[in-house]
Amino acid sequence: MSEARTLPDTRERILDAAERLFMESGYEGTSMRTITGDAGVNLAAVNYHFGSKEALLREVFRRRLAWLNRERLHRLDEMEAHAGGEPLKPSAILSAFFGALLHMGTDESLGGMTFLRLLGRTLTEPADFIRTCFAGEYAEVVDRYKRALFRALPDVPREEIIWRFHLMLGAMSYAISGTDALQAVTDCELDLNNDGPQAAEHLAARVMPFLLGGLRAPLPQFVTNQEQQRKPEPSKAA
Amino acid sequence: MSEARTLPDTRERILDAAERLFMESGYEGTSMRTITGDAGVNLAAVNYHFGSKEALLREVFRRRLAWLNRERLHRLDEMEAHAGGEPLKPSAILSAFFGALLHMGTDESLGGMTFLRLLGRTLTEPADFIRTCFAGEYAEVVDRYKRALFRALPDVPREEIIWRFHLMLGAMSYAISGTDALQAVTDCELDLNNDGPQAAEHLAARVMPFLLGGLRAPLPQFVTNQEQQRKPEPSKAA
DNA sequence: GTCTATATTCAGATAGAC
DNA sequence: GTCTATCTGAATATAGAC
Repeated sequence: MSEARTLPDTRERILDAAERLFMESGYEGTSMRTITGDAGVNLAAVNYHFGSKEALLREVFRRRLAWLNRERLHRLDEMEAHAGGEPLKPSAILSAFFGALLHMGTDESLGGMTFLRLLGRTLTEPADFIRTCFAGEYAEVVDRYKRALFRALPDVPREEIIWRFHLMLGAMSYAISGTDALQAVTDCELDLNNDGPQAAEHLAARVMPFLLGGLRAPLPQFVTNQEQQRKPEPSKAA
Repeated sequence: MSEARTLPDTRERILDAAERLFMESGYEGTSMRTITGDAGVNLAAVNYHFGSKEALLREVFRRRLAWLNRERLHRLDEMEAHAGGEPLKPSAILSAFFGALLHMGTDESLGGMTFLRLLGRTLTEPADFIRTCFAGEYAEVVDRYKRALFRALPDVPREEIIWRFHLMLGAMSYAISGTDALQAVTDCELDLNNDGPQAAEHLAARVMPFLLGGLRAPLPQFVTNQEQQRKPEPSKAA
């Protein structure tokens, strides 16, 4: 108790400030002066603790993704242990993969909505090193979930499953990025921009059914047929 | 014929170079020196022709979005004229909205895949002015398509339709952005990164069924019930 | 570990000759 | 319209005192 209050140390204050500022303004749009000013530390501290701005960005992600991917593997292990060799349900696979992600939004110690939004913006980040420097962190997780989906959907071509995995990632990325591209013309207020722990739960209720619907959609070559089976109305013009 | 070859004028060469470079490196990551160097024009030409870097970005988008949104309105007008007051089919609405977008990828004079990728990266762009400065250009189109979807899906709450509109935009944005987030762990090569006119057609075949499946997915509160109706197997653990 | 001061490079923008 | 030359500010990074 030699110190009355225990401030987070310099290193973590820098990481917290960088996480928030990278989310708000992007990597190129955030200067190290802004980061250190916001964190209340000296400008030179970034290079002392991390070596460079690029290394700082890597650490911002690494400290969150380590937990996320461990959690994802853990959830998949649990499910497969209980399934006793049977294929998992697609909905359960998605719940584990995206549920672990959305859980981060409810827990400030895991980054909360701030990190979730930052992550949502990285998928389409122009700078290559930002998208690719975590390939190693993701490799095992994606491979395991990919194979779980292959087993869950044995009649769907594997290439199609990969595509839909991509598309689910894209939809989820946009959802957690918190931007509202239709804001100007949307009457009803969406809770996209809400903060707080319940934001992630709202997101799950909205997004998960959409993803599952997309994953299970009829295959390209059968779209027209099944379309007409569901609505057997006489063919209209074009 | 006083000039043997007719090079594009300075203004358009700047726009073409900026379009490509903004796509590759982002707005903050692209300097005006790089743009003018790439276009083979003088550095001062950007400020002479456009006034500022920000105004240049606006013009890069404006010249493409003008066509896109006119085309989208035209397609909707045609469909509604042929429907004779009846609601349109959801699949037709999506085909018009996203088909107009994907058509740009097949036509170099409309920007081709370069503009499509640039556009795919703007939805989650950190800089506010990039996402918001076209709200006016989009307003009418989004309002018209939104109302068409409301009529096409009268039993779905309007807020849910807006949400799924967002999610479709997110999935499509990622698809046209051309990034392959799963590249490191994907065995099969996707044609995400292919250029050329046929890339957009591949995209349509892959993405449209997914979007339609998501749009028509069971509503959140009914997910569990319909889930069990489709697969009436005895309840497993959890 | 933290600070001041500074080196070095590069950014967007502009004045003024042609 | 196009060019050279330059202004002004800000960026990352580091050297060296404390």
